[in-house]
Amino acid sequence: MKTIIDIARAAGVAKSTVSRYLNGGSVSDATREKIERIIKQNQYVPNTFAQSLKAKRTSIIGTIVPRLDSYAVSQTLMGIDDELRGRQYQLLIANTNQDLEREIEFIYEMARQKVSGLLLLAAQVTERHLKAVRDCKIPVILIGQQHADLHSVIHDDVTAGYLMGKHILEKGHRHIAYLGVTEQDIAVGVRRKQGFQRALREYGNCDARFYTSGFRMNEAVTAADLLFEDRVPTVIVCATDNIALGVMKAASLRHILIPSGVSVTGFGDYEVTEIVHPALTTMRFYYREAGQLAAENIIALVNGEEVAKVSVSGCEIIQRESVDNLTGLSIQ
Amino acid sequence: MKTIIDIARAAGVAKSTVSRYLNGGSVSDATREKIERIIKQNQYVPNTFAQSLKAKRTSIIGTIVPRLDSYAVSQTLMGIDDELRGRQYQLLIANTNQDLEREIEFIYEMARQKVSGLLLLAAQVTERHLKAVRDCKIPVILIGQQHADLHSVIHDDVTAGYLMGKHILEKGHRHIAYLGVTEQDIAVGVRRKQGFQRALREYGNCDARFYTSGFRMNEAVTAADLLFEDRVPTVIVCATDNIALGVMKAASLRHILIPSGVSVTGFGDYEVTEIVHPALTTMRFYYREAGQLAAENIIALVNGEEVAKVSVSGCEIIQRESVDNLTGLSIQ
DNA sequence: CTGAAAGCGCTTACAG
DNA sequence: CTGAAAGCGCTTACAG
Repeated sequence: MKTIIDIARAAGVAKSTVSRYLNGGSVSDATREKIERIIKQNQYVPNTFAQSLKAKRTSIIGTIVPRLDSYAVSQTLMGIDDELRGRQYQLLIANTNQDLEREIEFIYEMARQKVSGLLLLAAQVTERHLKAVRDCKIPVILIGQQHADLHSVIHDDVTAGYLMGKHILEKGHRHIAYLGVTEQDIAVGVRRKQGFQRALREYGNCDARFYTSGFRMNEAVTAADLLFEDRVPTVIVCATDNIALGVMKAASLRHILIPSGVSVTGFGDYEVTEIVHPALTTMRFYYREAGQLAAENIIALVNGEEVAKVSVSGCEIIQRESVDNLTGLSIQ
Repeated sequence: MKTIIDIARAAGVAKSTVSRYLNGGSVSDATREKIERIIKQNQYVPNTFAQSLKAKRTSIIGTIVPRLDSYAVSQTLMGIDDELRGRQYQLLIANTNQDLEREIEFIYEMARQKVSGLLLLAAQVTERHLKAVRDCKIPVILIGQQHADLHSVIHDDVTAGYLMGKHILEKGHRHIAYLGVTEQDIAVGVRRKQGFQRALREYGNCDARFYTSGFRMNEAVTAADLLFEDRVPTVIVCATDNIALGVMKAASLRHILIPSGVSVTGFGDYEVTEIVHPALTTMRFYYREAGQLAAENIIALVNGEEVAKVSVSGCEIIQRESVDNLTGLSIQ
């Protein structure tokens, strides 16, 4: 392994000059060319540890995720990776496995590793999160959730909920079930529902009941069973695709046809939703793009640039086959 | 931030003594206790960069994956993470996005970062992979694939194929389609099929045709269409769950019922396979456990211990509803 | 068991 | 624009 000394020697300059070249300082054209050539010849790559030891910073962006086995997470991660790679930053992923304790730990751990910035995919932001972020003095961007004290990139959950509500109402549904998640999750549990309720209010005169499920498919199957015991509505609007898939399973177990027996919708546009039968009407979010945007923003923050407190990523309804048209009008 | 000097001073010893304590060298009980206390008091954490700069190694295990949005990958990653965390190692994930070029780059890149060991989830191992591994002189474990020159943790694909073949044959199927993948992928494309063919040979007298698909669901839909054009068999054995889901979609598009019109099986036991209707008969692999095992083995290798050249992780058939019983015998 | 010293490969003021 | 020197926070022989 060559060191900066080898390069300096071969180029006939001091190592500080090589260092200056490496870091974009002012170097005469002649020396620049010489150093450039020698570096290429020797395939010299600076030692990251030595760099970080002196400079006390790295070109690593840390990303803390709650789980790896989620479509939204993996898409977001890929978006982040795309953008970071193009900008010569490295991505360090830490998985908390839904453990809030580890989330906090990782913030400190990443700070210790001198990551330049932190991307946080957290379901909730507690006071301890905020303290950790303050303690570490690292730029942070929250993805998918929002908090007054932090920068964030969020999905437009309110609009998403609203559009979905409007959609099923326009299809003539009035006996409605909304199968949501805990309100601890502001984005999915609160905002998505808020938008949905706004649509209900606009239309008025709806019979809507609200239920709660866990995020996992099998939890949704159970939740759907309870819901069906209560009554079978004409439509079940599910807060996520996973939940919608669970509902579809529960329905098929009871021999309730979709959409003729009950319509079902999801949020997320996971890959399978197109494959299941009937194909699921759902809301597409731009996870990958949101990831890219977050990466862009964190780099800007790292460089001391101004960044909007909250960036909103859009959504788009994907109409497929799981919603029945109850208006009596044939569709086109 | 406290440094080793601060600790040494506070403890009234030399920093080399503190370092020795930190690295498990011999220290008298008295000094040990004193140092321990001071470290705790000051919440001292050694600077990783300084450590790595001198020691020229880290406690990082690099893992190179082809993609993030795959059940098998994310499960494996979680297994690796589990094990590594328990052993005080850190996991660094690099995603190649199916780009072979980046796979090679990352091997060098990780070496540059002085990871102690490398876990490789590659679909194929080329000469350039081997060269990179040799160049870097890092212990490597291949996951999911096998190669004479490398240590590996693999799934028992031959047995899996065999058991699946046996299963459908015992259910009375004789008009068989096998929808596989490219033979470039030794594990899935070759071994899984080999096992399957062995089962066919044992039974003899089967009409089996072999087709090929890509790994993605929509590619499988297309492949299934071609297959159906050819003829509709009594069963389609798909090399992966994703492919099976694509086949199910294609069948439902043609109004072919499953399993009465055609039976379908997969491999992998992805979470959705239990949720789709009908629930898919598939082969469960122990991705998470394989990940743990690989992590265990790489640590052993790093520590210079002996490790079996190849460790085999098991499989188990999961019988659900997608295979029709053609024997005329009622089940149980 | 313990300490003084050298050195890992860089970067960063400071002179010139 | 360029170089000499100090120093980042550790570890590692080497003496004692």
